[in-house]
This record gives sequence, structure tokens and C-alpha cells, in this order.
Amino acid sequence: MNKRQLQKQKTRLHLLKIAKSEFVKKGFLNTTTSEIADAAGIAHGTLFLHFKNKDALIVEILDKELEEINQAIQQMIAEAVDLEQLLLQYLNLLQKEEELFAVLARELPFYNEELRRKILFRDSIIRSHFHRAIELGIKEKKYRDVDVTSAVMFLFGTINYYLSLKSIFIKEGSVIEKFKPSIIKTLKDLLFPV
Amino acid sequence: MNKRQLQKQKTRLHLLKIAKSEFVKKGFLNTTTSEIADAAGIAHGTLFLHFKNKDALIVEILDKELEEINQAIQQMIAEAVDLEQLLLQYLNLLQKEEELFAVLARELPFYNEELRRKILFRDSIIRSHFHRAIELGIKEKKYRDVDVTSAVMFLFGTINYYLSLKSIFIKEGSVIEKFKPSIIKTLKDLLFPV
DNA sequence: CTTTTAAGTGAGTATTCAGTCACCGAGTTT
DNA sequence: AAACTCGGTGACTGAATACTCACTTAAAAG
Repeated sequence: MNKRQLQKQKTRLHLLKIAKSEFVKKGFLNTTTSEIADAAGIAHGTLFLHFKNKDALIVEILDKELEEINQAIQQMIAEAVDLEQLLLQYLNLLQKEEELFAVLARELPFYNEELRRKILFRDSIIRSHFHRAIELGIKEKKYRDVDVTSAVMFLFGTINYYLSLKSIFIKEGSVIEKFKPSIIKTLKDLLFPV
Repeated sequence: MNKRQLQKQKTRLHLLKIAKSEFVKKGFLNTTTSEIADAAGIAHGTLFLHFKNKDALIVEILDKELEEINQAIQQMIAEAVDLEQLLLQYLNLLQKEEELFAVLARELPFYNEELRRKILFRDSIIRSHFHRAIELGIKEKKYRDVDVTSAVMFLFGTINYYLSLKSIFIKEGSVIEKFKPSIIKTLKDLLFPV
């Protein structure tokens, strides 16, 4: 790889980093391509040499992030069997990139079909991990018998709700951190051991 | 009231009705003032004689709707004591204006401070009704002792989640209708009678 | 050293919209 | 019936903002 190609790759990574931080700060929809270019210290037009359009930017950022979380969850599943532990680790994982996931929770309904499908697909994989974990616990008589699907939706619905309203409820600090105990407590209340 | 004033009032009400149907169809953010004027059969400028700006339109529509639901809930509380019954009636109430509430659930984070505060205030009143109903049930030993706050948030979080993703999950028909049984079942699972 | 290649530039284009204003004409008052 | 009032009109304005393209410049090739 020559000097030119190296520089281009470097600029590309720099752009991704800057774009992510801008999106986290103001959301994807409220960040203009000019702002990203300015923040990255490049010309506006240059952005479009690296990425086909604005959508391609968020797609790449999210693809990386969601793949990472999926990998981590899969590994957890392989290692841990305790549901509470799994939930706790998942919440910790979300918390690490909480700002970004909050943007996602808020803006998802406004994205185009393709992007939405991509995100919801990853999301559904993670949901299915929890589904299986609960189901297994019930089969092994570790927990009492409840409607697994609605329990999982209840769980993810709440997390999504807290995230989407993050900017309204609390401006500073982590919502996940704040509501973690009550989310875990309620799941335990719901599934308490027999 | 003379002929002119009568006409104006009539146009105003007509505008509110048309605006609501447009908002329900396409969402508040994706409906232009021109579209509303066109649909109502008036000139674009006329809209701004009746309403200070676009925000004022949705504020008035929602104020009416949310006040109605609040009144209804208060009456229910006064009459019924059974929590399941209350939840069922609340869901039916939401279902009646499901399209509008789905728009709300999706777009809320993008509204301005004032509008958001207004909506969340009404929302919190309704939440507090449920909070008190559960708390009372626990005190009277009707239900087992759980964390009331997180149970209520769990409940409202899920409803909000289903509503906000309505357009993604199902295009036709009612999400509330579809998920009503599982929402009620999960609440019962959580609070089952002692 | 000269020519070719391609990354980078930023003023410009196209489009979308909320909101305005000078004018019109129907309805009201004198 | 003349003068006045005020609701209605819609072309226009200005502000965003995603994306383009003719041109510059620095690196690579010959």
C-alpha cells in the first residue's frame, strides 16, 4: 500500500471516529454532513469520496458495534448459564456504548427500511439468546413457568424505553446504571426460582 | 357571533380534524403544513391565521386527547378496583387512538421541551394511577410484594415499545390488540395473588 | 523531469419547508 | 351605497442541508 492509499485509509477511520462522536452528541438525524466534515477538519465534499452517502456512515458504525455486542453475548452464553449473570453482563455491554444505543432507540423508527432491518436483525439475535436461556431454565425447573416471549419483550421493551427517554429523564450519567438494579429485580420477581 | 366569526370557527375545527388525520397517517414530523392546508382545501397562509405555528396544532390536538384519557382513567379508578380490569380498560382506551399514540411514542424525543413536558406530565399522571393501584393491592395482601416502581415502568415501557415499533412490526391492524393478552398475562405473572 | 493519476476542495445546485406579506374581496358598519 | 374591516390568498423568502463537479495539488509512473 502506497503513501496515498495509506493516507486515505487513515482519513476514513478518522472520519468514522469523528462521525460516531458527533452522532452520539447530537443524534444521527440532527447531525449534518457539514458538521462531520468540519469536526474532522476536511472539506465537505471529501466526506462523499469516502462514503457513498450519510446513511453509509451510520451503517458502518453500527455494523461494527452490533457485531461486537453479538460476539460478546455469544461468548457469554457459552460460558455462563446463570440468567441473572447474563442480563447483568448484557446491561454492562450496553452501558459501554449507552449514548450510541440511546440514539438508536430514539431514531430507529425514522431510519430507512434497510438500515432498520439490519439493526432489528442483530437485536433479534440477542433477544433470542435470552429467550433460550429463560426457556432452558424453566425446562430444568430452575424458574417457574411463565410466558417466555412476553417476558423477553417486557425486558427489552423496558430497556429500550429507558434508552429512548434517556435525554429526557437524565441529561448526565448512565440510565442503564441507574435502572439496572430495578430491571434485574423485576426479572427475578417474574421468574423467581421454584 | 356573526357570519364571519362562525365561518372562522368552523374552519378552525375542520383544520384540527384534517391535521389530526394527516398526523396519524404520516406522523407529525413528516407532515408539511402545505399538505394539511391542501387536504383541508384552504390556502397555505390561512393555516397560520388560525394557529401560531405548526407546533400549536399538535399541542391542541394532544391536549384534547390526553385530557380525555386522563378523565376516563380517573373515572375508572373511582369505579373499579381490580387491577387487571383497570389495565384492560386502559389498553382499550389507548387502542381507540392507537395510531395517534404510536406517532407520539415514536416522535416524542424529537419534540421541543415544552411539548414533551406537557405529554410526559399527562403520562406520569396515568402511571401514578397504576402505581397506587398496585401499591394498594400489595398493602391489602391481594398481590405479593414486588418493586412497584419497576413493575409500572416495565409495563409502560413495554407498551411504549410496541407502539413505537408499530409501523415496523405490523403495518395493518392493532398492536395493542395483538399484544394485549401477553401484557396482561405478564403483569399477572409478576403480581400473582398470594 | 514530464506526464499521468487520483485525492481533496468548497462554491454551487437542487430541494424541501415553515412562515410572511401585499393584495383582494366578501361581509359589516355607518 | 360608501367606507371600512378582516379573513383568505398564494407567490415569495430565507434557512437548512444532502450531494455534485470543475478545478487544484500532491503523489506515482514512465
